[in-house]
Amino acid sequence: MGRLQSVRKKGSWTEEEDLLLRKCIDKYGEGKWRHVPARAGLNRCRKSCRLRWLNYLRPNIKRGDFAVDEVDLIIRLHKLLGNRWSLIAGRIPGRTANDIKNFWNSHLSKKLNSENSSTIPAMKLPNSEASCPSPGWSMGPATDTRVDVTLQQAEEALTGSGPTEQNPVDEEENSFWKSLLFEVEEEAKKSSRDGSSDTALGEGDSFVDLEGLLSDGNLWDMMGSD
DNA sequence: AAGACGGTCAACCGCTCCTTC
DNA sequence: CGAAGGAGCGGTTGACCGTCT
Repeated sequence: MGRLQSVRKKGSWTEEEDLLLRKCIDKYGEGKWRHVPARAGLNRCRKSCRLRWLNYLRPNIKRGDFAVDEVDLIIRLHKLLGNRWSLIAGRIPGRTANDIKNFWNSHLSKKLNSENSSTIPAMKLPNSEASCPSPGWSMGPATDTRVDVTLQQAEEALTGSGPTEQNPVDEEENSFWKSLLFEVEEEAKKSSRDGSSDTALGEGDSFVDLEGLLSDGNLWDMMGSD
């Protein structure tokens, strides 16, 4: 049914295609991905164009190895957010969700998995399905790091009322986590207002041991790094 | 030297969420 | 308010490359 005409190119991008896409974005700006293939003169689907731009062509993309502090951040953020790569990427300048996901899958998940069983205490799962109402969270792996800490409790931990003296967190880092928590909480509030959402972290939802996260100085021990 | 194997990474696919009408 | 279309996300796949046997 005229299928041949609409067949889209797949596979690796050529330099020429990159150039066309870049020119198009320069001219029309990001967004409206539906129009991008036609505007750029590319025989690619909008998803492919978007992905290529976001992951490789966008300015300020960092390539190459992850720095020590980036890895540290990724581990902590993953502990906090789970597999929400786009949120994690949003906190790490120059890195894309795809990059981080790949890095996690190929480097960190294995290391952490092998170390977790011996060094990380078993995480406490919510008491019932009711305390974890959103399928979005159940999407996470069986090793999901959710525990019984509410957002409010998490905030207490962040504001210093929690027992974090074991490994105090400095001001700068603290404010980083605060702002992150704020974003997550805003999202949760918005979702709970709507009544239901896959990714809702409703009040009372339990998902992460923030105290542990903040005081976790053993990440690199865990990683077995040197 | 060559084949097997494992790791990495770019890209695709399918699903869900969001926005518009 | 519901339906349809668009946009974004995470999981998965497959090709490529380096290392091992």
